[in-house]
Amino acid sequence: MPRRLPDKHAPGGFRPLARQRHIHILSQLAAAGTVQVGPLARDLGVSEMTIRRDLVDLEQEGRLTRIHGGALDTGTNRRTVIDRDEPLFEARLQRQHGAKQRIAAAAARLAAGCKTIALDVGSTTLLLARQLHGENQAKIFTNSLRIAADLAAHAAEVYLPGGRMRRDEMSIGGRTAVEQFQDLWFDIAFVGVSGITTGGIFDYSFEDVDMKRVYLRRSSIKAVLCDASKFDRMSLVHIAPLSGFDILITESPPPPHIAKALAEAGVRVDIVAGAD
Amino acid sequence: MPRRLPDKHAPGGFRPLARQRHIHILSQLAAAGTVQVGPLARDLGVSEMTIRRDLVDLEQEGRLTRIHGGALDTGTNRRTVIDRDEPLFEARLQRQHGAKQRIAAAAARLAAGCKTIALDVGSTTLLLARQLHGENQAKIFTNSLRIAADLAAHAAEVYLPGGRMRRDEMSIGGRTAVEQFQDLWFDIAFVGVSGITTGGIFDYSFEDVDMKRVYLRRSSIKAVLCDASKFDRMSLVHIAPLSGFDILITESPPPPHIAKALAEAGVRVDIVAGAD
DNA sequence: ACAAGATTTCGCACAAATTCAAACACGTTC
DNA sequence: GAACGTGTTTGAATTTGTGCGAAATCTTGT
Repeated sequence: MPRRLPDKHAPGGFRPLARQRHIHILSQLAAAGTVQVGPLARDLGVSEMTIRRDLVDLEQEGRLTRIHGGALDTGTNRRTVIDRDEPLFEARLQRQHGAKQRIAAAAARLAAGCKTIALDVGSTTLLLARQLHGENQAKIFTNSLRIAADLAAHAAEVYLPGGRMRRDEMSIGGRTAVEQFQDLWFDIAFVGVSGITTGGIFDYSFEDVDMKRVYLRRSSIKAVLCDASKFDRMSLVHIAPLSGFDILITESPPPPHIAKALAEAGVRVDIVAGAD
Repeated sequence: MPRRLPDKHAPGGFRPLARQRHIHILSQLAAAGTVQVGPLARDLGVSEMTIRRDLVDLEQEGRLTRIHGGALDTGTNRRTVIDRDEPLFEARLQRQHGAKQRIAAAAARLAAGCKTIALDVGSTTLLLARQLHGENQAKIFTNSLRIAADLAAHAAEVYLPGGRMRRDEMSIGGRTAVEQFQDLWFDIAFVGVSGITTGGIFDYSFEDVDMKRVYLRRSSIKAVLCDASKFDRMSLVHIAPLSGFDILITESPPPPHIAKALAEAGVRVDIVAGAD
């Protein structure tokens, strides 16, 4: 039989040991996210069957996920397969990212020193949560699993209500959840909206509105986070009139008629200057 | 065979003995991370058998890890590419991964068709959750945020209790949480443990035990997931006696005295055959 | 959109090659 | 001569490669 292997008994060139192959595979995986059986076999100078056996081993160790033709990084797997809706959410996180980041930063300054903080579901509030990593003596209440998971690694005390989880937003809603939070009292609450008009604030999510109302009803400072794209936009559900909250944090001045209505309702408007 | 050693067997001096070879092996190891028997034998001018004996010695001293064909630096073994945000949890997920995976698969078969499923906190139960992605008409109850997040993208209805989140495990515990689940009734509950003896099952986490007890009290089928490393290990908190659950799913037969106690307690033992 | 065929990939089974470890032989040192 | 380290032989264990049928994926045609 003809030898297809590159000269393996060359003095300097060692043929790959099982463990060396494993390391090579994992590093390729870390670099590219995926590997294929064919190229790996060529790179390492062994047969495809051997590569397959390596992949089986590594999968059993949980280091990768095998697929037809190769394997995926477990991390990549998590991004692509498990979080099917993540692109959606990530996209929303990217949209107006600069503005949201500045709004979140301003909100974090407002929350400094507060002992009990309520955080609504949403991309802006998630950014806010990340700014709160330092506030390790505050109790933070949220119905967003994303926010809770993000805060978990840090010093804050996090509390969640119980109930059914919404798939797309990874939030907890429903009667039970509302009941659990409506007896509490927060120093400050941050609520996201999907629209604001002279008539009040709106959201497109039916399920989350009840919780937003609780946040606004049960806190000393009621802050609404809202980038400029939300002005004059109505949405599915009316959350509250403009008099239902105290502070609006946004990144550019609202149109005159809304500014006037806000002033009449006694709402303080914080505008964070935009650099870009 | 011609002697390739530089003749150091001069009468007064010491010979190139084990000690020198060991040093050479270790320095090679430090440089490359791995060594192979053949090249070492050639470099040092000794037989492969001698190298093997050296490697055995060095392994006994804990300086390296022997593998087929050579040896690995003890550090290289571990120092691969994974380190994500949760070293602790990820590490636990890796440990005994094959066994846990098989246990999870068996558990998933057991849960097939159940309408209400309770999942405890833990790495094995997380793997089980991933196997339940198909069960989209089941309601799944869990106090683990990790499990909830993992199931979010898929078809299941997921319910969480409310309460304070534990940072390390990302689980929800406390009186409130327990109260919310203790009025429910589950078709089947899966509980993880950190130890099992003739006296019952144990866990090291003070906070999660109450919830485990609720799961076991409030379900028709009470299943305990347990890899073989847990046998005869006691832990901080006693969860329940052996009579407190119905099925033990494990990957290798328990030692005789535990098997006897399990039989007397009426516990069915499911052993999932190990392939590796 | 669905089904049939073509192509690739998979994984089992067995053979070949490599590696391991035990047992014994040899040489050196004390 | 006993103790020790090393080399060699030999049979077992491990690993790897190849052939081939089965399964999965892709392509094509209607």
